Amino acid sequence: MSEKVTALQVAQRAGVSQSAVSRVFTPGASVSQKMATKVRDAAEELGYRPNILARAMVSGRSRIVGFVVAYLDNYFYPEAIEKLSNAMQAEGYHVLMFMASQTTGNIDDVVDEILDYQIDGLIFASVAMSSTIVARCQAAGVPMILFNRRQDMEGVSSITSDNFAGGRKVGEYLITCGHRRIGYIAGWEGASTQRDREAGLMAALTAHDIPLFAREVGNFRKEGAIEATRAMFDVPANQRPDAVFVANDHMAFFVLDTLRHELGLKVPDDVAVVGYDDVPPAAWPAYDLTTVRQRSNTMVQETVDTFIRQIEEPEDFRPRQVAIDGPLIIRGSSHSLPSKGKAQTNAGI
Amino acid sequence: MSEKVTALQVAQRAGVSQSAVSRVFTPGASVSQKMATKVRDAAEELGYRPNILARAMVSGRSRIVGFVVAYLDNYFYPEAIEKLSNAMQAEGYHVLMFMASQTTGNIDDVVDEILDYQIDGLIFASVAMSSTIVARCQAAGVPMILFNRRQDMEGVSSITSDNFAGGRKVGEYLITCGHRRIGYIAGWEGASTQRDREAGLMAALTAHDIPLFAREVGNFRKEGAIEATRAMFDVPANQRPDAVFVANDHMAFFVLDTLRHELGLKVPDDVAVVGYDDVPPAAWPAYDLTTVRQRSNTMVQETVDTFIRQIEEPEDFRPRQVAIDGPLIIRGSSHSLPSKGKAQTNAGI
DNA sequence: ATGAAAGCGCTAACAA
DNA sequence: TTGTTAGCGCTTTCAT
Repeated sequence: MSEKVTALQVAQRAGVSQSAVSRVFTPGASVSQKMATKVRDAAEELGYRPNILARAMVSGRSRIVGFVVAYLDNYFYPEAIEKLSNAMQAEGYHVLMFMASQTTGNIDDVVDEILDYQIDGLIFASVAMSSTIVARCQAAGVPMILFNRRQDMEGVSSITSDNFAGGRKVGEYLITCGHRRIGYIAGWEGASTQRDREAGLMAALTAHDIPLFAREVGNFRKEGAIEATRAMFDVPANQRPDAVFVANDHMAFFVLDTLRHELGLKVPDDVAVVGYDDVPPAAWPAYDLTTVRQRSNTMVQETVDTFIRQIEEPEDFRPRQVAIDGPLIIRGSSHSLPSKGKAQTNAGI
Repeated sequence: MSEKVTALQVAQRAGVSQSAVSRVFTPGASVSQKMATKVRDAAEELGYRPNILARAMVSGRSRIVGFVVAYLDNYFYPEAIEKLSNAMQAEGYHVLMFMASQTTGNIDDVVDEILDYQIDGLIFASVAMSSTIVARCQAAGVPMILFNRRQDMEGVSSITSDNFAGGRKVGEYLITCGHRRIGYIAGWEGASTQRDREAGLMAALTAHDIPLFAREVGNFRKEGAIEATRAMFDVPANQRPDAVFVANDHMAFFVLDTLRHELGLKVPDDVAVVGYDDVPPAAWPAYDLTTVRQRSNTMVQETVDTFIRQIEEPEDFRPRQVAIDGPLIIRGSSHSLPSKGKAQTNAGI
């Protein structure tokens, strides 16, 4: 009933000192069994719970981690947030969310706001870092982790899928299927995911002496994807790619829709489509999209591990760059392997 | 560079008292122009920013609001979270996220954890409240708001779309289109959204003396939706509904996929499908789903308003039950109005 | 308008 | 093992 129950009140009721109460609620402190029960009983009766903020002030650890995220319309992130939040909760931390979306002007300002909360760590999901941010966080002694982005900066860890390997897998696969006119629809070129995926694709093509047949930029956005598709496919049939790798699933859905419903092309017979991420709708029958899976469970686990390690042993911690391999999931938007007699429609270079 | 810059250090550098620094950073405090610039300069040079946690301790306001959410696989929520987070940031608050998903056992425990952070308010998105929770929050003096759920409980505000009106609109619309064999696939029956939408549909049917032709429960889940669809449509053609209202879009996508790809039915010619929410994929050509729009912008704005009002004037605040009207968005999964010559395929009761 | 002093609820030495 | 004593960084009377 009372507005706020303090440790002092519990102490008085139990007839002990306030520090005794503190110790009982501090895992691994030295308290006798008797003391523990006495205090816990009193706490129970009063409905006492420790004030995390007060604890944070004196201990220097708030058990809050900041999470900065930009594109919630890419359905990879809701899933990631959910898993990350759960994993953090399991470790006794909680996630303070910060949107760095279009409306919010400057990310640097957002970071300043976050740091005001004395957070224990900061996770950036698909957000570009500036050296200002890094400097600020380092000055504040706050560990930084890039989630689903890689950036070569001093002292910053990053967790991604192995985008280069993934891109190469797609390239090898399309080539094995018999495709020789392969197009690529790029994401935002400032993103490492985009660059690495494209580099992987190019590595595969180069290894087989096949040139990239067409390229457009979709910037990871709906409108960008639609326009890129028109630019690439609204041309005479003999100038069209027979396969297209789209830098992520979110764009690939709009590519598929535009190909089928606007341009009247058949997938995969006229053109095979491959995405990247394996977000849930990729498995929905309406899309049935071949794609490279990002293992979000593993990525989240590595993120949490990295964070915890850095918190527990700040001294001998070295920033890590983790790239997690993910499988190619072959579905109906492309031909199945082995590729005997596939992709003839537009084949024959 | 220094680990932590305090108000005291700024005060010393500016040659003023610590309280002066505090006042300069407190909007609406009385400080001379001269003092303000002097302090701000010193703060700037030192890179000082007020510690929100310390402020929270003494002021009793943390400027953190808790957000408890369960189903992130329903794409209504990512959007809502993004907007809510942005709106709260604009008001100087930040969102501490708590997943109450399958893995997390008890919601009551989650709420206890949240309260430990001395949050200023608690928003529940599609989470069932218990009287225990309400009691705890009230004891702690924490305002509660139900987002997208309605529940008759003392002292709890709720913000929803007008689900009853929405359900009725769907009913009226389907009847006007000429449908007389209308089925309903229900969500989780513990949810007010489910109950209200169904009640609205029934009100429309009853007004026209049309019985509900079929009913299954999908529990707002993928598997539930698929099984409900089979149960309702994997029967002789003359026992099939000619239209089905699905309690939300998330399920409707699986209903559509199952109808088309598994059962080989044509939408809307064999059966019209209507959903609820108007999440982004509903507008994607592959689904093109007729649905009732939930105005998430308005819902978020009402949520923030309600929260702010209760914070600022706790005395004369009365919990509000807000239901926001949303339009029926007619797309290709159903027939367009006026209904001349539509729905003949299975029509004629 | 400004400064001094008290204290928010807790943890962390230090004694006992 | 337990109690005593200082603060953590800030806001807030109360004087001036």
